[in-house]
Amino acid sequence: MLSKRRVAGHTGRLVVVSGTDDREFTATTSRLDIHNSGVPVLCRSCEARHKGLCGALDARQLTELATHTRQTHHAAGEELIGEGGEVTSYANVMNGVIKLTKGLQDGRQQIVGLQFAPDFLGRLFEPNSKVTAEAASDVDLCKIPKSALEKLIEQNPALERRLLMQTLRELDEARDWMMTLGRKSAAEKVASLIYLIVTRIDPGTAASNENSCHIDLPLTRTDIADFLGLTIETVSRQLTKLRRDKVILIVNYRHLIIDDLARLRARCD
Amino acid sequence: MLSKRRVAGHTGRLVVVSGTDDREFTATTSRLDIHNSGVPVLCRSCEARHKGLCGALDARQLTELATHTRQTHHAAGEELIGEGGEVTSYANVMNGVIKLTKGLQDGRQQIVGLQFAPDFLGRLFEPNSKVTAEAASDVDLCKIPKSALEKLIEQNPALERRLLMQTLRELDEARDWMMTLGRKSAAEKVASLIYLIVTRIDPGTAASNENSCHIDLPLTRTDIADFLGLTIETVSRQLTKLRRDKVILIVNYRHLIIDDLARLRARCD
DNA sequence: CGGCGTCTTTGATCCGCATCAAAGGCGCAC
DNA sequence: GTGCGCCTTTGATGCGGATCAAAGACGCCG
Repeated sequence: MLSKRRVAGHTGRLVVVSGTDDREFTATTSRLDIHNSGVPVLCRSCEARHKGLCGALDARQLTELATHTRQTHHAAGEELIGEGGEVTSYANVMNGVIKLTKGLQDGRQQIVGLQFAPDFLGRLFEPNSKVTAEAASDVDLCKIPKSALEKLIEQNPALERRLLMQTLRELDEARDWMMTLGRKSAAEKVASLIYLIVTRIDPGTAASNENSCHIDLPLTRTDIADFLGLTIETVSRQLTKLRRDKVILIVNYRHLIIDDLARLRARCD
Repeated sequence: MLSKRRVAGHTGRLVVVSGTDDREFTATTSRLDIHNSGVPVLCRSCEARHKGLCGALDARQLTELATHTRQTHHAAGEELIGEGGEVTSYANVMNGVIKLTKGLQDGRQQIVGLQFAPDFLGRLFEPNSKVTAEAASDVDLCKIPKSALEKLIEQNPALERRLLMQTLRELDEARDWMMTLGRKSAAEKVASLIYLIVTRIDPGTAASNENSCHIDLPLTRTDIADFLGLTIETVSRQLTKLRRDKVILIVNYRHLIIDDLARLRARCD
C-alpha cells in the first residue's frame, strides 16, 4: 500500500462555507459613465468580464446577472465544498487559486485540478459535487445561485458555449495531467508542475520573453505532493535538486525565481 | 527514468484513415413505417439515437443529419487520428472501443480515455486533435464532417447541451482516473480498470444483480499497462494474483468471468 | 505437420520512491 | 527573549514495481 497518512493540518482553519461568516457585499450598484456605461462597478476590473464566463454578456445582461451575484472572500485552507456535497451555487474565481481534490477512505488524497481566475467553479447539471474544492491561497469568488445561473443559461446560448469551452479546456488539462501522473518520473513531475503554475499564473512572461519570472507558489509541499502523486519528502528532494542545478531559485520556501524558462521546460520530460 | 520502450507492434495494421479504404455506405434511405416513421434505417438500432448525441434530434432532424453522415468500419489497431492531427470530422461510436492516448517523444505512452458506444468522438472547436484515437477493438463509426456538425450545433441548442453533458462526464472520468494513477497501488489499479470496463460495457449486469458477468477485454496487456501507468509484466502479475484469489477467471487471455462483482470492487481501494 | 511471430506469463535482479526518523527554519504566543 | 507548532529539509532503510531475461501459449502460413 502506498502513503496513507495525511488529512493535512493546513495553517488556515477549515470552515464549511455556506455564505455565512464571509465578508460579502452585493454588486448591483451600477453607474453610467463614458467607458463602461451600465456595467456594474465590481465587474469592471474583473477578469471574468473579458476572458471568463461573463465575456458572453453585454452590459444589460451583466447588470441583470449582478443582481444575483455576491462576492465572497475565503482564507487559504478554507473548504468551499466537500466531495459529494450539495451544490447550491456556482462561482467565478476572481482572485487566488483553488484546488480540486478527491480522497479515498483511508486518507489518500489526489489533487485533480487547479483553478485560477477567471475560471468557473462548480459541477453543472449535477446536484452534488464530485470533488472537494478548497482555497489554496486567499481567494475571492463571485457567487451565483445554482438556479439563477441555470435560468440564465437557458436564455443565453453564448453562456453555455463559454461553459462548454472551459469544460473542454479542463478536460485537455486533466488528460495532460494523466500523462504526467502515469508516465513521468518524480523529477519530471515536479518540473512539470512548476512549469504549469508559471504559465497559468503569469501567461505574459511565459509567452513573450524567456526572461526571468518569479512566482509565489500557491501550494504547500503537501499540496504539490498531492497533485503529483508523490510524498512531500520526494517533492522536497526534487526541488532541492532543481535548486542545486540552478534551474530555479527558492526564496523563503514559497517564492520561486526561474531565470531560464526553457531549461525548466526541458526538465518536464 | 521509467519505461521508455514500446511503440507497440499491434497485431492490426496501422492505417491513417482518411475515409478512403474503409467500407462505407450512406444512411440517407428512410422508409416510413409505424414505429419509426421518418427515422433513417441505420439510425433505428443505433445507441446514439437514444443515449447518445442523436437523442437530441427529432425524426426530421435525424433525416437531415443523415444526409451528412457516413458509416465506417475500422479494424482493431487502426489509428483514427494522430496526436496533433487535423480534425476534419467528428463521429459517434456505434460499436467497439476506442482508446485515446498521449505520447512523449521518447516513446512513453499513456491512455487518457476510453470511448464506448454511443460516445461522441472528436475535439470540438479546435483545429487539431490533442490525443491519438485508435480502435482498441473492431469499431463502427458514424462520421459527420466537422463543418456540418458545427452548423447543426448553431441551429440546435439541445445538441450543444448533449455535448456539454458528455464533456462533463468525460471530465469526471478523467479526474477519477487521476486518483487511480496518482494514488493507487498496482493491484488496485488493475482491479479498478476491470471494474470500469465491466460497468461500462455491461451496465445492466453491474447495476441490477450482483451475479456473474463475463466480458471480452477490448484491451491487450500493453493497452492495460498504458492505461494504468504500469508495465505489462506488472499487469500480468496482478491479473494472475486476482485469478489465484478467485476474484476473476481468465479464459484464453482475453475473456474474463467475474462471479462476485462486489469482491472485485473491494479490491479497487 | 513444423516454424515463426506476437502476446502473455513467470522468474531474478535492480532502482526509484515511500517510509521512518530526526533535525533545522520560521512565525506566533506568551 | 523563550517555547511551541508547523512546514520543510535531509538522511537511512525498505519495498513495490521496473527492468532484464527466458520460456510457454496460441495463431498463422508454408
